Amino acid sequence: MEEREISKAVVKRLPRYYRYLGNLLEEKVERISSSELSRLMNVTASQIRQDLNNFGGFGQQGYGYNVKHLYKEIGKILGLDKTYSMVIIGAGNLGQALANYVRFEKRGFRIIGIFDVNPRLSGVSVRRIPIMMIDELGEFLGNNKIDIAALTLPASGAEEVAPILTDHGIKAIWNFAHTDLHLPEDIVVENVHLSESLMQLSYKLNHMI
Amino acid sequence: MEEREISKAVVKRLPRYYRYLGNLLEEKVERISSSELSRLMNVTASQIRQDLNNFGGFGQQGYGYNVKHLYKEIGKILGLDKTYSMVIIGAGNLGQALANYVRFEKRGFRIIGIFDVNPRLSGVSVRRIPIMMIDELGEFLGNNKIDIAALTLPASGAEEVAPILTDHGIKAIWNFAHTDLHLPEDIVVENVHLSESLMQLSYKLNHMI
DNA sequence: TAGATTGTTAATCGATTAACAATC
DNA sequence: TAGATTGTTAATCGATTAACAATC
Repeated sequence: MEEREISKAVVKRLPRYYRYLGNLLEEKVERISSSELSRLMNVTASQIRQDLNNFGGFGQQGYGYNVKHLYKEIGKILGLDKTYSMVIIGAGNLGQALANYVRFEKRGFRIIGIFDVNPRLSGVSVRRIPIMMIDELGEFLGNNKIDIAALTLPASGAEEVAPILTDHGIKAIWNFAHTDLHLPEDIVVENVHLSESLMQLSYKLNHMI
Repeated sequence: MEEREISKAVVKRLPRYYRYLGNLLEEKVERISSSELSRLMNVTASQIRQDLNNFGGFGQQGYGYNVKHLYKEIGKILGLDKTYSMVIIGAGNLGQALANYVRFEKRGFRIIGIFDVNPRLSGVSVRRIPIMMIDELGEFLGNNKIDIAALTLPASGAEEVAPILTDHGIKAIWNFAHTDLHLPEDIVVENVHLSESLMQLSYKLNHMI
């Protein structure tokens, strides 16, 4: 899809640009130069220009960048112009927190099912999204085209459920389980390891980075 | 505390080493070489040795690394040999999910208070941890030595509460709010931006990294 | 001792920053 | 046009990998 390979570091920065541009847009700022944005975001102007130029020339010499246009373009690059259907596997606190998070919905990530092993949750729903049992997952995925699965269950469960997901055409996994899933080449994963994040904070606290 | 400055990239990898070593320990593995570990973790053996040597020689030529010893040492480096007291600001789904997450407790992160603005939550408690009102926060922090605050509330609230926290001696902030907090130099922050994480996944899905 | 594997230096690779010509 | 600011090339910096002598 892309010509050259974009580095991971750049991709990681894109959502942050997107957030700042969204804020500027709300403040009705029309144009911004790389150096203004660099002061705002605490990065170098050079980096901003380099990053953006990976995707083509969004700016204009002598003028800078049009905020609205750049916001939209980065949105497109991130795939936020599309909608995705999503399931959450694991209806614990974290799974329910994600299900309740309306902002995702607004960005086009539609949660259409939650799954758990706990029979007491069967039939319960969160924001009208039904909680189903994991043994119904295969059938559900057969009947509904799902793009993304969020895994908010213990590591062992995540390992078990992963092949079911990939066998039924899921292409992206948002993994909150404390494990590195072993998946086919063509499946993309984004890990969110909260305990590892907390350990990094603890490290910083002790070493005062 | 440390002699040389450890790079961010290294610190980010430490918790992952810690996790793998913990797993090996459970499997009663006694020793491991950098090359075995490298195969397991999908990194180079060279990187493992380089990373560990930032903190001193934990291995032994011809033998490798003692799993238990290395696990403990990395734990110490991460500051997991200490205990921390923690408050959660924002008793929404995410805040409650963190409060309910017992594993943090086991690692020495003791949650002793949750705060919210919603008066209906006043007096309620989560796992015996009381939910208090944000206007009681200053007083509470005066009476209790708190090390870490987790911010699980909207961006605007996070910006407002940050100075209260830092004025009362909090040194570390685990920030889930969608904003880059502006904090004094000596305060450490670890950001968890879930929506940015989801956007990265969306990028990958569209560009098939 | 011989074999294995670390600790560490040197080489390579990639990412960030600086500089400036192109151009709006 | 003159001034501002991009797009892009070159220079620098940092992180990863390779190699190997030290040593258990």
